[in-house]
Amino acid sequence: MNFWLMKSEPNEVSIDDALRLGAAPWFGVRNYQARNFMRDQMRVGDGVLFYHSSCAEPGVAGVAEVASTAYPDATQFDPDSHYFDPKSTLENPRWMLVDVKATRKTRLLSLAEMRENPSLSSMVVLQKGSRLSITPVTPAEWKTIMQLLA
DNA sequence: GCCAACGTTGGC
DNA sequence: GCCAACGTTGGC
Repeated sequence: MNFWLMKSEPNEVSIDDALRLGAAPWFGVRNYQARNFMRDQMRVGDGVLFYHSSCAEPGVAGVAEVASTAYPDATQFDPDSHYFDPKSTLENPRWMLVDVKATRKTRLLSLAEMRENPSLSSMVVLQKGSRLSITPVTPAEWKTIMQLLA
């Protein structure tokens, strides 16, 4: 079992939206490293920190889990979608995703609080210049965060 | 809105 | 394959 942090803009899909949706495709990832994490490393049942980004209070807002293995992101084929990719074909899709199921909303563990905690200082998402929307979380980091959110 | 940092594109 | 130019992310 692996652990992940996945960023979502709350004005697109917030933790409340995700809880209402249930298991839903994590569409719109257009970065190869993030795609590869979903395609190659995610397994059903992996733990996910649901992170709110590009908003007034960035931070972990809830907990979720990976709910499917990877399959093509339908939005890449839709000319009307913001995520349309003209270079992608049905036979050879570029972008894959997994379903993610939010399991609970937590208090907001802010980015600032995460930065203040020495035991989280090695988190990939906190590294200088890190912009990846999906990053791995170690079991120790996961445990620390679960305790902070308990 | 600013801007640092990183990723992608495309000419050569 | 190099790398300049451009685009995007995302915190502040």
